[in-house]
Amino acid sequence: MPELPEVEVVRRGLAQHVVGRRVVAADLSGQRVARRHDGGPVDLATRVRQSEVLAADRRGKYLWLVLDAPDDDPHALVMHLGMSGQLLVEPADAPREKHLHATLDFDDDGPQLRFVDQRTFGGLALTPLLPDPHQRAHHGDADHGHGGGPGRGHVHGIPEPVAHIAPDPLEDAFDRPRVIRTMKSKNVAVKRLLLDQGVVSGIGNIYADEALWRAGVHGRRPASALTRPAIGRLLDHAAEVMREALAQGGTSFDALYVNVNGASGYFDRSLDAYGQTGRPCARCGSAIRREEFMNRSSHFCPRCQTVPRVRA
DNA sequence: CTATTCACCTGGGTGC
DNA sequence: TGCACCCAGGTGAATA
Repeated sequence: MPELPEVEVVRRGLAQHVVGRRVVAADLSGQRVARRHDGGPVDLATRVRQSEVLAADRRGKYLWLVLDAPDDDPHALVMHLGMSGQLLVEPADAPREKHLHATLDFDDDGPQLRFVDQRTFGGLALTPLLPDPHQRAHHGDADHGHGGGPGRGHVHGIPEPVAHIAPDPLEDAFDRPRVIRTMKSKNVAVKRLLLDQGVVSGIGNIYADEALWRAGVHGRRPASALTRPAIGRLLDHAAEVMREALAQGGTSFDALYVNVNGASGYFDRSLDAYGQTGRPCARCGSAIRREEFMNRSSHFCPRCQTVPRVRA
């Protein structure tokens, strides 16, 4: 369940159903689900036992549980959903999903946490927490409430594998002027930069297309050819469309994208560009077009988003 | 260095 | 019903 709103929906589910509980057992099947974990699945399963879940945190599309191990500093159980990962909170005797790759059991005999992933691009890793390289001096209140929701900061730090990921537009650490400067300096298609998690995180193919449509900018436009205010507006549209999607529980076209209780969001009804090929543009009525871009699809209105003459 | 492409997977939909 | 082919919310390792 990929982009920021969908991942945040999952994070909230974990905050509600998993934070505060103690792990008694982990079960990882196969090598692949823990391929990003240094010690492999056995080491991961061993080391999470007896840990208490202190928080569920997120940056962009990366999600992690802060685990307080008995004789160690807190570590992060990083969970990336890839293209098709799901985290489900279910009774231990619920039928096993076909692509179930990991389970966590807790000492309260409550429901277990399951990681299900059809395409196996996602995975789990237990890693140290580092100081946030993007932490900014925060203004005003000392609210350090954990949970890591938007605007609360990452009080436990950032997992090692997330250190290279830029802040997303819904967190305090997001440095709008800096992102605008970075984008303006690149002679690269602006959609490529929206999708570059090292520039701004959380945006994927759906919300990039939606933000570009709202801004009236074609994704193939070189970022350097846009004015700074235009780049700023584009980023604002990205933040806004993701906030709106979050309020609807995220976007899902099928049962692959669900919250921890298995329910789908319904922002797909509000999409103006993504997946709308051939349908009339909500602003001008022109047929939405689809074109190939970076080995995937881009959807845009040929009238509202004029195509640059020169390829970027 | 930076910029692009490609491999990693399974399954659903479509057209012959 | 079968089968080949295209498509899918992502990432980072391998290339140019």
